[in-house]
Amino acid sequence: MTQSVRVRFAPSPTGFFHLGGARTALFDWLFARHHGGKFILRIEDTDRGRYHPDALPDLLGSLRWLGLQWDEGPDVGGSYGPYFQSDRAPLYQEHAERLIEEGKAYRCYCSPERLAAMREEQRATGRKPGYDGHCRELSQAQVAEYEASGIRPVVRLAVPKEGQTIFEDRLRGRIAVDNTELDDLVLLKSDGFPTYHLAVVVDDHLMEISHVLRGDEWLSSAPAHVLLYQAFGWPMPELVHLPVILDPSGKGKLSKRKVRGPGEVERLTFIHEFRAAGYLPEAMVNFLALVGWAYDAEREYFTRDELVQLFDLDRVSRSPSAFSYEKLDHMNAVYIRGLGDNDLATRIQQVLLGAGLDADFLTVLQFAPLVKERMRTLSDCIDMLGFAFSDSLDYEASLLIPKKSDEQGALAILMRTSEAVGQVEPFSHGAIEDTMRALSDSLGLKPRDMLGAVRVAITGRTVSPPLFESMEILGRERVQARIAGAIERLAKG
RNA sequence: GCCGCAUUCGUCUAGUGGCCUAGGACACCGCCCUCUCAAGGCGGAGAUCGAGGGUUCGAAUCCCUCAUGCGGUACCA
Repeated sequence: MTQSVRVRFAPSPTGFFHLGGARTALFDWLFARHHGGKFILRIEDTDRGRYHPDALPDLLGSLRWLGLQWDEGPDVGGSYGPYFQSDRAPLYQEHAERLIEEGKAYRCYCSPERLAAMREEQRATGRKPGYDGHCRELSQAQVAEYEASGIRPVVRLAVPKEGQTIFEDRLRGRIAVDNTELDDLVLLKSDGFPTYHLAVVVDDHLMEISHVLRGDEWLSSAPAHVLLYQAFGWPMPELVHLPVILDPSGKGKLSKRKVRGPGEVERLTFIHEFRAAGYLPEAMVNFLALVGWAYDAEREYFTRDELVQLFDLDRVSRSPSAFSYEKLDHMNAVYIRGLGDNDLATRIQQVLLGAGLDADFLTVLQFAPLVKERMRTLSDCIDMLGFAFSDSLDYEASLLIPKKSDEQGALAILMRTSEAVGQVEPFSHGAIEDTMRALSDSLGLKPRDMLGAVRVAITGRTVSPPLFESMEILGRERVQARIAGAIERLAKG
């Protein structure tokens, strides 16, 4: 029988969608697309305590932004629904009930307090912590007594006390764990909701999931899941535990939000933050694909289609990898440089407008090629082009004075520039450049020294897009006005 | 503590017994180009392949031990 590939991404809506989730979702998506299978989105909202109302919209928006469209799940439906676990509660209860009837699970009436005390004692006496089986073999009378007292029980899996649980991980090979290391884990909580373990197994089976790709942090609980599959008599999906993403230092897991000491930069971790910071989704996808996967020794730039075509579990790494923000920045810059002027201008205009700048498309389009190779993220354009959309520049008068010169020198430069600007014909960057160079010559200055002053006068900054082109785009009048403003500032200053 | 997983330049990685005196990329340094900043070009530094034992004519690649890191050890996912 040819089994079709069905993979699912199953986040829980407890917080914003972050890097780790995005990488897992991307691998799920790539794997599904590569094999012509289905990519399913399932929401694991069984923890009512940690539920976060903003999480779902954030997740869906981020997935769409990255271009990871799901074939089944929220908004799109599908024939294996519902896709929210909270809507599937009866299913889990039925299945738990079935295991109880078959003697493979049992009700447990222990209070959280008793369990905590038990664990504390086990730790204190150096034994391994785990449920002691107190309720595993209760008599009829004891059960009746507990039931009468109104305690709402949980359901636990009766883990075999002997033997080993053996399974195969696609990346790590055969893994064997002694059953004595496994706990009688809770399947159904006292509120009637399933734990992750029950829900994931029931749903993956019912949804006919063929491959389970998930973070390495789940590897430890995989044996328990295997036991559950065995208890139900179901075939195992293929298990693939992906390496975790580490902090850039290479030490420690990349936390969703790490509070750092003074002087240390707080890192972006949520996908919506990357979006807001001006990263291109295509760059994010390319970069994320490389976190835990590599094609060969040389190549690291891939289009989405190439990724789909080339992605292969055999080339997924087993060891955790640090997330390099510097390399992401570099890749993002490369992607920006690869954008057409029109495309770039469209994206930049949105950023500029979002920053409250009155940016018209035509001007933005003219500036696009000038800033293209200077930007690392789209939001860099706010700093770079702010001067073009506001006539009130803010800078220190002292910046107008070239090194090895003085106020008089600066004044001379500005006056002569003003004259020259008034006469250049046409007002094009080529002509402007010619006259400005001639001017620096006649002033006995090096172009770099003189142009520094003019740059500040025109842009309010010591660093800017190419000067002559910028002047051309601004136009003669605005340039004149700015030079006049600079002269005035110098006189006051 | 116990269990599991991992371990190649600072970082991401290539490498599956000889092609490796270990290749590429980011970051870093120098030079060139240059109106600033970038981009680009050229060059450089940077890894005794975690350590120690084996196996083999030959090991980053296979085996064992140790160390370190990470993960798990919840009525969280």
